[in-house]
Amino acid sequence: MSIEKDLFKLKPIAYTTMADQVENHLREYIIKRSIKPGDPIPKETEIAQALGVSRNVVREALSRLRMLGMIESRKKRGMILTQPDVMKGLELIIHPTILDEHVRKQLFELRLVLEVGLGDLLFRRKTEEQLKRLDVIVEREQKATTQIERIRCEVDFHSTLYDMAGNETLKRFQDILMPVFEYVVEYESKLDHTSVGSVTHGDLVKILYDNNAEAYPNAMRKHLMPHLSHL
Amino acid sequence: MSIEKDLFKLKPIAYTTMADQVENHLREYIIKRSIKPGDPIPKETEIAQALGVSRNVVREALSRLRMLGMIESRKKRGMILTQPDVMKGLELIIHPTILDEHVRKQLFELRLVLEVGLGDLLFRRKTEEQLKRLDVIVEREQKATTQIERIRCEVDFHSTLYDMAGNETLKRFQDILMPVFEYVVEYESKLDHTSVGSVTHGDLVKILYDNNAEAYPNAMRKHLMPHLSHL
DNA sequence: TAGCGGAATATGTAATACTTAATGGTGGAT
DNA sequence: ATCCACCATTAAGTATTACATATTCCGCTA
Repeated sequence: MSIEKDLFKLKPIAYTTMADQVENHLREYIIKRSIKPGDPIPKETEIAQALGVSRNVVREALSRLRMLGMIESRKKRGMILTQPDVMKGLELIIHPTILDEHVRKQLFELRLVLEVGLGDLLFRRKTEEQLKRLDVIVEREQKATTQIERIRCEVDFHSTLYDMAGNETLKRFQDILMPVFEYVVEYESKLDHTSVGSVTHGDLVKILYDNNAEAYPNAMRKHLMPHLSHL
Repeated sequence: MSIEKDLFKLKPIAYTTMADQVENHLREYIIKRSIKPGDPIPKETEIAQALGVSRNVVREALSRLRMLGMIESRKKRGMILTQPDVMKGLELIIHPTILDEHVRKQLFELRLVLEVGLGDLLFRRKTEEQLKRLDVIVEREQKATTQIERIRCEVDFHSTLYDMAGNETLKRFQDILMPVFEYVVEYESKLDHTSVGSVTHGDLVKILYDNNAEAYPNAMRKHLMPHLSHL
């Protein structure tokens, strides 16, 4: 008796609603028919009738896909499949205050990993104009008098690096995660925010100018060492 | 007249529905009241009445949040906030066949960046048991006779690295993106899949055994060079 | 022929009723 | 007095209907 109760205790969590099932059906439908962005999908009423559920349920499922940018709908034209923004889902969930400490730290680690590995994209895609932008930021940083200004330069510098990598998806990833990072940095900055690692932003820029792809990863590692040593 | 038409031509795209607005209201509500996982949120009918919309609309909004794992609902207990899986949103969107070539390549670049930068997490968290797992894979790879077996070893090796990094979010990220990678690899493998870079898996394992954190990034860069040179 | 206007269509919103499941309390039996 | 069974209540899930809104198409008129 108590064994049975144990067995079924966690069952209700996996309970799926009609809307869940319709959502899955629609995903399958899209994939199996290899429907492409721009192609129309069936009308709400048609779907409802085909699956034997109320239009209401169908609308819940469609509403979800619409939120993710997978479909768009116009009043009479019906609905069409759209090329979704792959990072849209992340954007919808990530908000610093609802993420617990543990996850925030993991995302921050992710950032460190990205920046160390960013080199090869940078060396292949950097432009003169972007290098000069970095120069300006470094100069601004040296003249900075307030802590706030220095932090702003820090953010600008690393954001510019992501720009230079020439990968829109990566850039978007970074933009979404940024607020979380600031949250973590604030927490860490009590210790050693001014004393960034022994490698300065200026050193990094020089390496970029010199096309020294070998030197980049370890230079960035040293630059981020204050953070890395906290792992 | 035609100027006016021009001005409003793109307006309808940004058109927001009631469900969109309710969704945003709920997000705000959660954030402003700093509601934590486990805390209850108002009943559907209460929300509908408070915002002056039909319960139908409210349900669409709630359905979205539920899909993202932000809330859970039971028949009578009402709904509670839950700690969402940050990568859930990604998982829902990412399917190789609906992503266009351009985005797939960007995601593959992201993978290369991650693996090069992974070193510091590995050196801080690797265990003896995991290193031995790598040994086994390398050995299996050397004995492999078929191309399929070699590819399987390749995947296992790199997956194990993500395991060793000890970052659940990063691991999940990798697991979600894997199918996309396979898609890209298939496309690239016509050229030089067998001839992975001059640095072998065995070399990488040795570096891990030696605790040589300085050598790791550039070793991985060389290992991935066949892919990197395609950028 | 141009443009005006109405019919048709498909999504968006509202309202109502019913189903289902979980909770809580009441009352009866031992 | 305790325990169990049953019913009432509550809130989410589903269904149905009706209407609003916007867009397309077509035909009519000037």
